[in-house]
Amino acid sequence: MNASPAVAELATPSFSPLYRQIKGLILQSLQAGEWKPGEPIPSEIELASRFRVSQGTVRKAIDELAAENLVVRRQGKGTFVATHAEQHVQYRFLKLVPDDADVDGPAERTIVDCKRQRASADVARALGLRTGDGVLQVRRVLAYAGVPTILEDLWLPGAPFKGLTAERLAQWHGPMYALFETEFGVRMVRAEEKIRAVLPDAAQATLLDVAMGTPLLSVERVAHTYHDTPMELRRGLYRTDTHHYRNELG
Amino acid sequence: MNASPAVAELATPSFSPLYRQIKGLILQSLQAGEWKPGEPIPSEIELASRFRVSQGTVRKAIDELAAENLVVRRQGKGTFVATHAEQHVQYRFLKLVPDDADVDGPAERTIVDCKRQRASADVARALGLRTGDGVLQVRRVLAYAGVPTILEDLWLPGAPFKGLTAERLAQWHGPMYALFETEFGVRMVRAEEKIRAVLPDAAQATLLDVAMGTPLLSVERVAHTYHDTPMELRRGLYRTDTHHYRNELG
DNA sequence: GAGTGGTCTAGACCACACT
DNA sequence: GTGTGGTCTAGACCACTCC
Repeated sequence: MNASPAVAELATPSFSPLYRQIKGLILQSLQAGEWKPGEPIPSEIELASRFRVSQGTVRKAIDELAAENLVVRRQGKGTFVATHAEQHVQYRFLKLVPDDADVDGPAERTIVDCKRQRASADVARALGLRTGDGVLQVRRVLAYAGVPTILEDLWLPGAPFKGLTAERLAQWHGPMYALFETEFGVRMVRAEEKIRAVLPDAAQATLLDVAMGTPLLSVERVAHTYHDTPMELRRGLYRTDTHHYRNELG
Repeated sequence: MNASPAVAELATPSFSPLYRQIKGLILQSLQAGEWKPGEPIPSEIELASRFRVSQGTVRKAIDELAAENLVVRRQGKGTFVATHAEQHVQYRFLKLVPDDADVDGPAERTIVDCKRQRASADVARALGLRTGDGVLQVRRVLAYAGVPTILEDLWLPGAPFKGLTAERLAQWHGPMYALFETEFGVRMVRAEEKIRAVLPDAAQATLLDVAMGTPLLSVERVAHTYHDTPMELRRGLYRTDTHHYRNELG
């Protein structure tokens, strides 16, 4: 070895290997927006010299970031900040797929409601806020081939999404998470869902154009940005007569 | 380099890196049962000398196998063949969890039915068999704290599971997939599920002790052994009044 | 050709578990 | 202490992309 690493051993409390500390530093830059979604991050060689470690150590750090879908490698071109936009998989977090593999085309979206209000206890808890804090609530319907299939209610913390309106949502074409990235600098990175079978109430049945006794999938999702910070609560009702929720178990 | 690798370049049709070929060889040994579930595989150094490659190349091969849960690393001890038994997570493929985090204890299992019959068209297609081939069908109920919560119908190809009887199932304590491993040498490695919301028929409602109009989760699972060979079709009905299906999205 | 990520090697050393 | 997996390095070369 010739030079001492620029990274202090105390960068993380208990012991963690060097490549994890490097990963943490890269993560900080991602979170700080040093490189925007879709843009390339510096090459491995450049990062190695910046952090005074070997290329192999940087590689291992980026390996983990790539495994977590925070970054995308492209041989011969570089490593890019992952994005919900221009990602050949539209709707990265939506696991509802049509029963028949034929092309279903893009969803037709309708904003039913969009208003600012105070967080109820359960919404506040899910978002890490206090009851009564300002939140933005949106209700929308997604239809495929003219058939309303998904009814979603979603809650966003008011502060980070200041300025988001029904008009802005209606104008936007593309995944909602892509709008959040480009307009508000909020990148959804991870989510967890709780799934149940339920019956709709009258309003829900009307919006989805089904009879009251029709069983529906209830999908409650909490989406997180960097550092596991919850940034969205979404309660979806899915019709499963023409679609199904697809999951892979490793 | 001093010696030419023992692995032929033509081991796989198109190009694939050396570590992938090594991975394939280790996979073959796993499939052939050269090392049993729960047992250690040879050390990285030993595998490296066996295959005439560097330890780093073996490491990368094992890295991928570990990422796919085919193998488990334990520092200082060795690398072990993954198993559904004695795995602190009982029921690795079951994603239904109680709403309250309190201990729910082990499930009480009841075999309702177990018979050999001929595969229907859809069962045959899911298992890669021909319609009319012999299959084993099992129906069972899982109850938690006395509440019947899961009703499962499962179909197994007749040939690999020759000798499996209702008595054998009833005697067995532990995950069903652990029984398949130890008694029939069939390791379930991967699975995919299609989830819907449905209403039960009369028989199903009775077995789950719910009213006819109660919405239930329908979970259709196809479980695969090595090389993506389907070995089980399982249709589950889950009550979601006290439990929910939990999923993580990366 | 130049630059990027991807592979492979060889060697040194660390962290952990058993004996 | 010995053996295991885990980390880190340095250098060589390959595969891919763009100019």
